[in-house]
Amino acid sequence: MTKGADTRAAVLREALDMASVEGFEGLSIGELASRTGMSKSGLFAHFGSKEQLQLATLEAGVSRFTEVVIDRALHVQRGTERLQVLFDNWLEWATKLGPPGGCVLLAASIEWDDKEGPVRDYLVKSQRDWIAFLAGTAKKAVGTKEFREDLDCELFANELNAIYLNFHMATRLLRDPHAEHRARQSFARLLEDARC
Amino acid sequence: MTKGADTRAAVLREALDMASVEGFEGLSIGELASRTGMSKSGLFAHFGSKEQLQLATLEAGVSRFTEVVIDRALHVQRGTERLQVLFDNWLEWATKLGPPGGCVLLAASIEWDDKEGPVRDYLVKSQRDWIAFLAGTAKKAVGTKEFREDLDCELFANELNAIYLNFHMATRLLRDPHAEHRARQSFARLLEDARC
DNA sequence: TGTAAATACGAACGTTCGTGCTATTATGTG
DNA sequence: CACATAATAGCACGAACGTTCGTATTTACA
Repeated sequence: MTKGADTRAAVLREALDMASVEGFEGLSIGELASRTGMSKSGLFAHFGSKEQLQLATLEAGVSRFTEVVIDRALHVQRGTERLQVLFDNWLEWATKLGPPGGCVLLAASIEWDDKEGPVRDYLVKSQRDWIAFLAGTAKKAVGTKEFREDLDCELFANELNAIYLNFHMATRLLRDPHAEHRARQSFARLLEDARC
Repeated sequence: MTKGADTRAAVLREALDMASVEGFEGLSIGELASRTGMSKSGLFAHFGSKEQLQLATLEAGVSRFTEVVIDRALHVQRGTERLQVLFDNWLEWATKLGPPGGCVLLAASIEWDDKEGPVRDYLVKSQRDWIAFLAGTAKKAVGTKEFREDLDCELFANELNAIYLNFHMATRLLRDPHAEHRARQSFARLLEDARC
């Protein structure tokens, strides 16, 4: 049966947009049903519980993040060049190519940092994987002698994440017109420090 | 006339703890009433609307942030030394000395980056002030020749904020035992770059 | 101490919340 | 075409939501 999967996907597309603006707790089933033109119970049957809906929505977010940020960077060679493309994609994800309300991964991170459950578990795993992926990419640049031998790749990945988080806050909350420029300056400084 | 202010303060103390865990939208009046041993309507009368309660709670958060992070740093001389104390206090705010659920300013920043209203306005002003205060402190260090003449103090302040945001995520969501150590490494690197 | 104002309470409002059931419609397969 | 099953709708539920209102109680000041 492909019909169920189709509507499920359509619901999740809408759920992702909604969660990015209203948060995952504000992701209400009634509102989501009316936005997708479905009945509350019909929509509900696809997920079985609100928590499962939240989990599926987060999974959809991670999947789209992977498409937008990672997949579009795999065509360039590993190392510095790929890091640059990853960073560019990441910034675009937060402003243009991602859900309208900003980074859902970030929203989920704040909402679940004090709550237990499967959603949190999945989220933690996703974020760890992403940081590890960044660290691994840095490691590749060490291998090609682009980065210095003694670079702490874990630290590098965390500092890259730090730049992103500040960019998200500066551009979305503060609406600072210099946010992107400063993020790129920080990134350049980070690269330079890793090189010499 | 002091009775009302007392209970209001007591309610806000509890509201701050609750908001740090449940978020500002999850800050429900009924639950807050039962936690403080009051009636829903009695508590409600102090604020007039949920939005005003959220605003008052956020103001209480900013006030406590100022006490914990800023006031405890004003006794040391301006410049690098004060920056170090500010940073130490800031990390402690996120883990020990602040509300139990983590930084309420950060939680509010995510919740309101797509919603308009007085709460958002106040939040944006608070965050801008804080970043400006950090930039100003860096400027002082430039004045005392501790930092180099051509330092971009705005960028410095943003990178400091970046380190904090990543630390918050690493320690609270990921529960990374190395989070603090890495945050201090990043901070040291930031200081060194500003010095030479 | 008397009195007006401040403060708190209890009950109820209409809505929305998530979640069950049961029936009906749509779909893919033999 | 018939049949089995998946998919959706309808309806109802108890609970919680923010908010209002009228009333009782407590407080502060003359």
